[in-house]
Amino acid sequence: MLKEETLSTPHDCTECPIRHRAVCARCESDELEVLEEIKYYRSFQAGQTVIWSGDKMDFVGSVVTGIATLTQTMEDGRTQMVGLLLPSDFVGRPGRDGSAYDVVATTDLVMCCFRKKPFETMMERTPHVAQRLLEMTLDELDAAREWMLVLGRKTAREKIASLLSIIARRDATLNLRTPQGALVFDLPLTREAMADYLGLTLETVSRQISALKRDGVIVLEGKRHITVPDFNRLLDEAGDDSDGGMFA
Amino acid sequence: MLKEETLSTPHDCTECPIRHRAVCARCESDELEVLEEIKYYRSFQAGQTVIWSGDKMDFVGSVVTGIATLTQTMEDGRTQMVGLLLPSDFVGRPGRDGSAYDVVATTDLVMCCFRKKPFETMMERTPHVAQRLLEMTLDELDAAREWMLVLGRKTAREKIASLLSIIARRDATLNLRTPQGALVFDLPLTREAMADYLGLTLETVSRQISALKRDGVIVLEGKRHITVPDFNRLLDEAGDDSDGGMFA
DNA sequence: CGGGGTATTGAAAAGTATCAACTATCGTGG
DNA sequence: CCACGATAGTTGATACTTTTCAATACCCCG
Repeated sequence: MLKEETLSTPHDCTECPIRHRAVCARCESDELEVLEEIKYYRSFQAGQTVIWSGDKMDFVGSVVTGIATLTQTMEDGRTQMVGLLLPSDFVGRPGRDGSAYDVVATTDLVMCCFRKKPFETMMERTPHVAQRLLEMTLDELDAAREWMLVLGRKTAREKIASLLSIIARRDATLNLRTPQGALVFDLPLTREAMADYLGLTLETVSRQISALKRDGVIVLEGKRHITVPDFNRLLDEAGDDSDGGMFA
Repeated sequence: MLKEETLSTPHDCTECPIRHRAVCARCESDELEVLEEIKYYRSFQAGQTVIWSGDKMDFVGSVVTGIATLTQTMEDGRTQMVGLLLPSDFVGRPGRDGSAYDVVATTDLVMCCFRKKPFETMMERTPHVAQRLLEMTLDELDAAREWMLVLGRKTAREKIASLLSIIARRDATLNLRTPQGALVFDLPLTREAMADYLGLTLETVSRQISALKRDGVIVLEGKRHITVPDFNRLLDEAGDDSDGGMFA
């Protein structure tokens, strides 16, 4: 049985792996002290639901490690992913009580949570948190709009290529590049989760991945391990301007 | 020939029709004075482009009257609308030089613009503007995510019904309701613009509007004037939970 | 009255979903 | 250790929705 577990060993903010990218990125050490007071960690196992849409949320927080998804579901069960939460991403909305979305851990997940009320008062008093949150929210809005183009106008093949290039790009900023410049990474999502992200069925996702493999755009080992021999080729398939800038 | 025109008669903020909803909503009168110094009005005719994607933007601003669209275009011409800008909505991103999207006036448009540099310094100094902008950005993010569900998972008929209900709801907050509780409004968008919003072709938009008309969900007079006899019926067709709350 | 943009409608083609069978993989318990 | 079952993924055949291409209708304005 899946069970949530509250960590008994809180980390020190100064050693936090997402310190420089999360909502607390701009905080001075005295501000961090305030945050330390109202923060606590929570761990979730892969597959566990962090929050149900409509539930009361008494916290906001950051993803520390692992991946979570934000999804909306219609009455008849159709679901659409509306956000992919990676380490340092923020969860929750100050000034609102309930969650508008389901939040689900797709891998094992650790979150750094702040009690909502004190976090909100802190936002009013210190500009650094609010400034950073605005910046992050604007970035998310851009990402959401980029995704609207994918959902509204791209073909199934382009959608898959777009998703792969996003994941590849993210992983490339950290590590994982072969001598020849090929990219290697693991898919953090099931076929069904990919389908929910892309507005497709899981069968279509599977078919298009097979097609990209057949055409040599990607190389598959197992179901999740992917090698991209030529990143520009992938960008081409995604229908994007083929200058990622990454290799410029 | 379409030509932009700078109004020579600036309005007073205290008489501004969007005063209480725009980015300046929370400003005190002394803060408004600062804004007055850096603001100017610009007018655009229907069809005119306000900003091209990639262009340098030396201002940010608010829509005062009229409607504008935010669109992305792929190399081969496929375009997706990613935002519909109504009076009080904010245009531009502090901290970024270029525009990521095309902004086009779909009706005659008046914008209240702030020179970007001074606006940014003001944001650092006075929290009221930044707070309000955060709130507005979070709302836009929610709207974008709602739209991702529409784009990714709804049928053509549901998409049209969704768009109509959004427009109807907006107009209903202002005015325009017959004695029987029916809603009446004018479409501010062409069929093509609706298609770009919904990720459809204009032909499909036309067909589905005809179908909704045939089925009595809407009544059409001319091409743009719409009557919705039963709003809950429309919400049903949109696939939304049929409690708009509006008539509760 | 004519012309250009806007909208509607039809027929055929293409893309994706649906339904269904089958395969692969992994952990569990006999 | 192997069989079993459960979960995840693949592939095929067919049906359905939406697009595409094309022709026609509408309407405002000069």
